[in-house]
Amino acid sequence: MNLLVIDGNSIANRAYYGIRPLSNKKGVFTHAIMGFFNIYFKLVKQFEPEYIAVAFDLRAPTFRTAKYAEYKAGRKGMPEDLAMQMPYIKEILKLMGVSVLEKEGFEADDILGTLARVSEENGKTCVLATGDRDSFQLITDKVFVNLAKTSEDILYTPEKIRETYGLEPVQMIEVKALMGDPSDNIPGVPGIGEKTALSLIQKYESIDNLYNNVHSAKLTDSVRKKLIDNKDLCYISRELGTICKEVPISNSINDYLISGADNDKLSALLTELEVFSLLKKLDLSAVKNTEVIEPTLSEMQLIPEFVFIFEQSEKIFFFKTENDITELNDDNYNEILSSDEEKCIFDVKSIWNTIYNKGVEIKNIAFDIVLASYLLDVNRSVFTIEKLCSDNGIDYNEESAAVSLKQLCGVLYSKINKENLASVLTNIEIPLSEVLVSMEHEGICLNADGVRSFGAELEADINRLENNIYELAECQFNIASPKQLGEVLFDKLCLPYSKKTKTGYSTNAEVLDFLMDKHEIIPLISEYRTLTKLNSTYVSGLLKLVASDGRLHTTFRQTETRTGRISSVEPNIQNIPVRTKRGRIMRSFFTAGNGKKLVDGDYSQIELRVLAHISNDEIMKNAFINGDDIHTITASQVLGVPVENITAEMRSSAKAVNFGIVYGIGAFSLSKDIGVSVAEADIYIKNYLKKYSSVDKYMQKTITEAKINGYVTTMFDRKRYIPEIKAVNKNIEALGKRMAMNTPIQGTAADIIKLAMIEVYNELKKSGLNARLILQVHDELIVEADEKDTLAAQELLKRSMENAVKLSIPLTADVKSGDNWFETH
DNA sequence: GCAATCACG
DNA sequence: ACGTACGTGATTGCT
Repeated sequence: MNLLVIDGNSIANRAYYGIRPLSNKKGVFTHAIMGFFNIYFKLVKQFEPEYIAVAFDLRAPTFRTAKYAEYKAGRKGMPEDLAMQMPYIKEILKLMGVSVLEKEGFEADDILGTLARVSEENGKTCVLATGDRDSFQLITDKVFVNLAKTSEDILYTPEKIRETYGLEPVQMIEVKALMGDPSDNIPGVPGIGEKTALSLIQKYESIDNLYNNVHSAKLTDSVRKKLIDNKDLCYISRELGTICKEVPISNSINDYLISGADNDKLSALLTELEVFSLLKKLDLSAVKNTEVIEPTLSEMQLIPEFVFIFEQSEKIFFFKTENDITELNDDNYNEILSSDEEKCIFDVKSIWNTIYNKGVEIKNIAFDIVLASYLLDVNRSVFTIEKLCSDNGIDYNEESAAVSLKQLCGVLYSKINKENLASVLTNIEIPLSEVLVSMEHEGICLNADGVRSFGAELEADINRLENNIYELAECQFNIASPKQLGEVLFDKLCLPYSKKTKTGYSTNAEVLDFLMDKHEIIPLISEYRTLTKLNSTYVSGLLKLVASDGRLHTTFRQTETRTGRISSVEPNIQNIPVRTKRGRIMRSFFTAGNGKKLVDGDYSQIELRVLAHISNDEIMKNAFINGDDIHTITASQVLGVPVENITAEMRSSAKAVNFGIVYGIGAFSLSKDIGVSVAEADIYIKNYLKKYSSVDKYMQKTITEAKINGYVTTMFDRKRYIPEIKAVNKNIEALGKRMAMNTPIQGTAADIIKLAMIEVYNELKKSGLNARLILQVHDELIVEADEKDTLAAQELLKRSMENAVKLSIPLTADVKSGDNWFETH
């Protein structure tokens, strides 16, 4: 047999009821998982298929519900302990490299129908494995149904159907139209059951023919009346009972080859579930020591012999034993901090800061309580010792703070190791802390005079705009107040309002854009917003923060974001304008110091490259390997137009789709973004996921993993818990899914640039060049270098960024130098 | 202190 | 039927 398609829900259901309940030590039920795979392997052995797909129902409503609201109404959900096992079944299949198919709006049966058609079109034979009879209508000379029964299975062929029902398989649709299906709440013709339905179709072939002859046919009066009275119900029932064969899934049979099994993860999962018979069937061995032990205080003895260092009111203290605490001074800083002893620090970044000017190095930083707490839960926002102790079950009081610190370290140390976070802590966050502090101290030069005169120009324009706006509005009001502005636009000028916020009319850029041609006041307001934003946030905001050395010294926050990025405050140098012409001028005031140049390296498409790498999508990878323009290639793939015929507009839409995919796209938002209908946007997305089918697979796999584990990870094992994904509220669950899809991508990119920063910092130090890393803007690094060292710094930066990690595709950085940040773009 | 808005990747 | 892309920070108005 060529293709085996399994109705996942139906088979899991059979398995669940066929085996007595089993569970692992943790109480996770496993009997449906076990039973499902017993059936799976039996089917594989029996039919020896080349291609395999497993289809599942989603809980979401289907196109049938839209036609007939009562469809499946009143049906009970699957039992809780079965529902719990479904994600594991899907995950195991995916890890085995088997295609798992589920499609919103469709049922598993529709996927079966679609694949049956695909198989037939390819001249292949196909077995549909299911536990119910609905798919009999799909049977042909090349499509068979293997019906799972409690004792033994029966293979239904066209002959078998004729023999059993005296009908052609496709006529089963007609039978169902008459008799209905109580389990799906398909009404049929009330009062007509299986017997009558079968005999009627045997005689009249179809309900069309039956109704054409309903008055002349030889029927009992009661049956005739039932038929005539319920003709509509009968036809609706036929529609509901007809399996759709056009589900938007891949029509290319080769996508259903088994490929890319992840045996390591598979062993780990199956070991955790304790389904050892399955491990054996897959010829895998159990992974040792997955038993989870909650760390206890008694484990503290197991941590290495740390020296503890913490800070209080800008004074640094250290201790080995809790009753021997010393305050560091200029005489012993060096001796203590650069000793070879392993150190556990409370907030290493702040310690680096405090000692920055003392020319002291901190050696052998083995652990940081704050960074560890962040990595253990990136959703945490408070990192005080009090809160950390109380969250980790440790008593805290000020007199014995050192005891608590040591206990805290013990508990966190075991957790970090257990949760596989030691590497990201040791190799990324701890070394990065030093780099960030150095960058903060270096700062960047701001041309304050330039900014001031730019501000004066802005103010003049703002004044003019204000007056024009008052004139057109025929009243004076605070344009910066959305409330007053809303009243003027929508109550006074009676412009059509499209959106409302909780507090009143919405007046944001999108709304203004929509109103742009409807009143001449709108473009003025729009420009007013742009200019006041520039003036208050950037001109006045930045001038307030220039230090006595004429430079801006931002603070980088290392424990702020959920994805692993760093953030920047006071000032935020990661959101300096660049997208508009006038805004971009701000960047010309960020300058290199006297006799120096700025060297700016920018990763090209880092997030899409990360996606290509982690999804292992050959088509996307090839685009990067060939050095193609990814947006053009995407346009060509999605629209089915040769590369040479791609217009700027097509490329720009494809770019939006690429971005959208990284964020876990929805058709609605994409349509808004690129100005096409929702239906059209939906087609773009569907085509995209069809062409980049491994991306689709990867996204689905990430979501199931997030559902099972409760978290997602990056390439370097950074972890983010996503409780939202288990929410009952559909919108919150959808948000959880998007976060699950986006975080590994954004987070891996963050890991990569952090590694690059560490590399650039160390290489610059070694090189002896007069050049320093000063800024990071997520995918961009800026070095300030002596003019004579510019070229060397440029080469060093490019090399370090491009070789920070090795991916299955090249990582490229564009490097430019100039006198200011405007010139480097 | 929150809501609305808008700047960035 | 309903809401609608990920991650940030700063400013302003207003309760």
